[in-house]
Amino acid sequence: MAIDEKLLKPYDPSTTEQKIYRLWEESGFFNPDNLPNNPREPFSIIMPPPNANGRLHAGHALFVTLQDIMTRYHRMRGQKSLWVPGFDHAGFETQIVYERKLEKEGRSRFEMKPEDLYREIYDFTIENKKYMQDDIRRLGASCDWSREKFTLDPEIVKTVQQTFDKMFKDDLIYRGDRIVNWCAKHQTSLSDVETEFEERTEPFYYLQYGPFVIGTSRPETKFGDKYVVMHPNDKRYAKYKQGDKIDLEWINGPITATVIKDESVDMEFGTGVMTITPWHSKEDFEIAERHKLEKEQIIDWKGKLLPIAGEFADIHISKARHMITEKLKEKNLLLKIDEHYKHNVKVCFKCNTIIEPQIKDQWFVKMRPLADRALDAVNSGKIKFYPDNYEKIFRYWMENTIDWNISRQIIWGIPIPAKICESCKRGYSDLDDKMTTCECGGILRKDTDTFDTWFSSGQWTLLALGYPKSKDLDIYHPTSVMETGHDLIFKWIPRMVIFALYLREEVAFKNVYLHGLVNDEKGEKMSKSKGNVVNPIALIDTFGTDALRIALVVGNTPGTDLSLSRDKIKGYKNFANKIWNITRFVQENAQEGNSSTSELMEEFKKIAEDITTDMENYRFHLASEKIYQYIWHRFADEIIEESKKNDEKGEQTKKILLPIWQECLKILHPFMPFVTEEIWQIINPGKLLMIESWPIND
RNA sequence: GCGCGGUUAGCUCAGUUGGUAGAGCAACCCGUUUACACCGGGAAGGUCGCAGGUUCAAGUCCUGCACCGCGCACCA
Repeated sequence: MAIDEKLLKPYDPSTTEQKIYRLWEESGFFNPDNLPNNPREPFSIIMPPPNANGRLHAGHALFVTLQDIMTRYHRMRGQKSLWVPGFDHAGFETQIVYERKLEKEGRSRFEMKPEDLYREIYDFTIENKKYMQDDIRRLGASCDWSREKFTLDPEIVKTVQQTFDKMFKDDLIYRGDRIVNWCAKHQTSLSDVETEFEERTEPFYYLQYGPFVIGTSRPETKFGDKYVVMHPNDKRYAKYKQGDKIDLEWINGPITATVIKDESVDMEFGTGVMTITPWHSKEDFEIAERHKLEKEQIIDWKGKLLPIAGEFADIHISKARHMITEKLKEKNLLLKIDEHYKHNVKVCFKCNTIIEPQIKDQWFVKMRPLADRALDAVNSGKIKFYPDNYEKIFRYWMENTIDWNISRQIIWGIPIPAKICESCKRGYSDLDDKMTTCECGGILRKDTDTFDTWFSSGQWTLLALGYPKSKDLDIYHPTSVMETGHDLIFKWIPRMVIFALYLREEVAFKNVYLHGLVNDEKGEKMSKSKGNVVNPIALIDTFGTDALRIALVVGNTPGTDLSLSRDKIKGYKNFANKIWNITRFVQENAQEGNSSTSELMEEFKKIAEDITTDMENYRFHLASEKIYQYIWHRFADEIIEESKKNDEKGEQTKKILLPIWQECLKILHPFMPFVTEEIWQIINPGKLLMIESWPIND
């Protein structure tokens, strides 16, 4: 066979990859409509939409690689394979990224017109989206760009608002004064998944409260405390009865306290007595609800004390604590301080500001009935998890989920199509923006809040396929698999299950594959402050996409974090070159004709079957390693060496080289698509490896 | 506190139903007679965290413990 000139030089990814990608894209086969019809069931995967607010990071490279492996494998298996790409406006996250940019420029969103801010963030997002599309292409993603979606596409916005309307009418959404997580820096409420706990060691104060001693770590919230709560079975306080009034001297003068008995009080903790601040504590709020107690705001939305604090009014809580404890000391109300009280403090997951629980009038989703259906779906085996221990984690969370606050006080997001009554505060869904008057006669004003991002991305499998009406939905939903990071097991996965069940009576996906985080070579989490963040595009420039892709996959067990080292990628760059040279040898030495040494092909078939089983079971980390081992250490080291011999066996082996090599390229293709396709173009001009049949196809 | 992972060769990690311990990288020796030095050949390296148990047989199953990581929930 004549040798192709290209093969005489070492493999150069940079000159081939873009050319090959164009070849694929122009073939039209990323769009399954252009694939030959096939009786097999379709395969579908929806890309978790990257937040369009920055550049691709190593985690993106991992998910693109895994999803592309799945898509290419199933396409070669003859399935109508659809991978829908998309991008997320990522409400709060993006707004924060943009606010940091503003901050650097000495600007602030609070000094801008909302519509100007929106326009700027919009432009910023669209620009990022373009870069990310290019980067995803460079990673070799065989996704169908003709179906690309963005969570702010007009039809998506409309659909999301319709979902709100439907849920409102179905009594699954209510408006209410409830405790929310308030970030005073960002001036918005947050859901529980947008907050984190931080361990702090702070002083713990014992205060004289009439005849009682109460303990607190937050004396600055205590101004309005007029209920003193104890356990009904606590013998120490048996002489006090529910509703007893006690006059006592408090921070700013005499008050009257009311005794409340509630079983939620821990008799072992502190003195067994506490006062409550229902406006600024979830637990206290619940006690107040049970006993129908008054609630009063102590801290304003900026974190400053309100007039109820008397002389401390208008002082920020961060400064007030010391001043207040001084005053308590003077009044002999401060009995003791434990300096080393360890507890966890809820903070904003983006800025680490302490979350101030506040009562706020917001929209909430009733989770219980929805979560029950999701649980049923998982319990009846309609959704499988890889690795399977995440099923347990999922179940735990769904069993314990609480109502979901979907209102955000930020501009960057999908507007909530609602009206609020100025007098009675009742809320209505109003899709067409027509309502003007409340049942109570009050004036309705437009809700200025936007949806929590997860409210739209929770509907992602449906939205990406054109819900509510599209043929795609009938063909590709439920999707075959959702592949995403394990950190999204609570934030995202349950919401998609819930929305698909609610809107379409279907699970959103049949399988969930969760990958781990990509850490640096020492196994440490990548972070900008540590300076160990790797840019996947830079790695591609150095080693080639194929090398990066297979390095991300080999040995990367589902659900487990991965340490990515340059040495590993370099090793696979060598592998790409090895493949190149194997091809050269095969071209130079392969002989045509039927080989009598069919046992080599039989041996290969067995390995191919084994690898196929791995692919079917999401064991890409094993499949990739097996084909690597076979190609390098069996085919190259042994079979090729055998074929060099000048005897009958050598002659027979020469005849089997090309058939086996072609099959190897097919199996390797999903993992290393560029180099394999480039070689295919050389040995089978005019044909596309991307749509060749997988060696095992039963 | 509850839960979930992990602990295997110097490093990073595989090891699917229990059947004589694997890879990559690094280190060591030899090799440049044409596919490839981005290479080949060879050798070396592990009481599979600890302690029990089940079994003919345990890295793999069971129990307990230790350490590391992560998640969830919290006490005012």
